[in-house]
Amino acid sequence: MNCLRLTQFPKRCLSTRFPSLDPKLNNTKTPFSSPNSTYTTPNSHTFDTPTISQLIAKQHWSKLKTIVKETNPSSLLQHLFNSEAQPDLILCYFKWTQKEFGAIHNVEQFCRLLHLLANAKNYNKIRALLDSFAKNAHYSNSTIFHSLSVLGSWGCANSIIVDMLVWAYVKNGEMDLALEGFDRAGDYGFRLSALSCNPMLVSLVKEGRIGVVESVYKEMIRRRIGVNVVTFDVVINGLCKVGKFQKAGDVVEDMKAWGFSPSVITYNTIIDGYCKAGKMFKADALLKEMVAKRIHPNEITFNILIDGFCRDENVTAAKKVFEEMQRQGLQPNVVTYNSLINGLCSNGKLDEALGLQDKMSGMGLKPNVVTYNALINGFCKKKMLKEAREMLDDIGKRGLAPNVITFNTLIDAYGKAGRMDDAFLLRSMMLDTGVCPNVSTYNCLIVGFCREGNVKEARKLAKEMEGNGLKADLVTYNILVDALCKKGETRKAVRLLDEMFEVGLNPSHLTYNALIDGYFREGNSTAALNVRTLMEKKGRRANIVTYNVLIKGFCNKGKLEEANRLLNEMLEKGLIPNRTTYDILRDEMMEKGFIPDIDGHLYNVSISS
DNA sequence: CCCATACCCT
Repeated sequence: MNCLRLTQFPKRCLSTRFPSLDPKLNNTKTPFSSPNSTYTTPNSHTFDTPTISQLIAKQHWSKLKTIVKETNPSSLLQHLFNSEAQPDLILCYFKWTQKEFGAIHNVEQFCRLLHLLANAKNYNKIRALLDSFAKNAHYSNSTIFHSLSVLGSWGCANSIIVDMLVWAYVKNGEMDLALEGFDRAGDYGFRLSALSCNPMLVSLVKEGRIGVVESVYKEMIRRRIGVNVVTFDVVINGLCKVGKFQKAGDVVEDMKAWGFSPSVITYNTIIDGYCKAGKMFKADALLKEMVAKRIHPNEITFNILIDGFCRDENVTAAKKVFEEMQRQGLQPNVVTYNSLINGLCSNGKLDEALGLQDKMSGMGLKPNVVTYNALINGFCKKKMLKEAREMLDDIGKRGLAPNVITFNTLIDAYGKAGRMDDAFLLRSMMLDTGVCPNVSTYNCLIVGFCREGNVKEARKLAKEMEGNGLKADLVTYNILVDALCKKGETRKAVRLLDEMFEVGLNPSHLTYNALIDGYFREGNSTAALNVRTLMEKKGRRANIVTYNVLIKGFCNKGKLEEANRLLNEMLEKGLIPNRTTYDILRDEMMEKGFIPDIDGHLYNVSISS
């Protein structure tokens, strides 16, 4: 394996600054030495270099075409290399042959061109070339890295090229290629920069691949890649998004150790994480901490808190935060109003939300499509489908465009009302409007069919969706698994579970809970318990719903001792029984004289909704 | 360059 390490990175380059990946900021000068010319023209054809250069420079493509026809595009390219033509001209010719002949040159030639451009400090051209390359990566990373290392180990050209290559992959959504490039850069000793690594981390967070984020981050530190505040903030964000607050705290310590202080952005990131995790108490504590440290909360901080309190169904607190931010001299923006409007709508206070919409207009803030979507959702929740539908037309009248969420909201509402025909009419409308259905659109329709008990049609839709290039997601599977289990076809649901593992989806509580419930309904408590074992094996701890399903299952089977044992188990694990737990136990146990067995627990636990 | 809002599964 060590044979891959052909290039030892020169020490003097360790401090070399990387040219910016932003084409507008290309100002860093880096010294390069010339790569050795080791190529020879592969055939004996002779070229008149000055003439050819002229033809390229003047873009006389038709004449050039006749010359190329006598040989082949790659030979002429090789000749240009050997005659040390201008890098720009070679690039020009290279692109032309790609366009004209669809010519794919050797990976060595490609890399040699990159090297020439790097020596000429023509970073914009390298970026552009790699960007178009990333759209259709016809060379593997392994051949590129190999060719680059063979070409020359002087200067930092390879590091810069590879940095830009990784950046190009990220920009084009080719995350696996980017990650492979990241790994190989380590193997070859090419030094990447935060300019490619930070965007890579951002994309990984967006894709929810937080485990990968963690390992890339650790590796960046290990390789001494020039990390900056953004690096830390992005990693903290990723960890908070999946509730790994302990680890996020560790990264905060890392950033301090590297001489960076947590900023308002860092605090906002963590506060938002706590808000989304339903831990408003923690969010509040952090707010106090940042104020104590004289880090001033900004409008984003307040927006985060408003949204958090609304999710916590505490609109009163949200409104207080809204007042407070104005007292602090911060102007609520569209997001502020939208968050509050959405909070009011989701908590059944539609009238107040509509009033706030007027108020924001009065403040000179234009409602945007998010505002309307929140209001449409509010109407839908109140079963006011007519008004919701009318608001869709309003969006257009306001010069705004409804988006996929607008349609999804309405489609789901029609589905919930049992009006699948109208739901499909809206789908046609969205297609006509040029709004592309996404997985959620299909999920709304699929769950609509499932409500009617029409799992066949639901599965047909799922197939159609895959035919349209959309992959079923966790929600899709959960809908289908649940529907099949409720239909008494748990075996089929289990097949879907297997499929989830095959496609790399991590089943959620909902998935397992539905299956456990399904097996109990079929009277197969052994299989139900096996599912529970499986879920724990896969790292999913039983939650309250899991226990409720298990307890209900055993109650229905008359195995009350077993149900009682599970109740105790859930209490031991610190899970607080909810209303459903209580209902199950009251119905099934109390009347059968089992009160003494559970009395001590049942009446001492707080019953949460 | 990094942090905030709207839809689908109980």
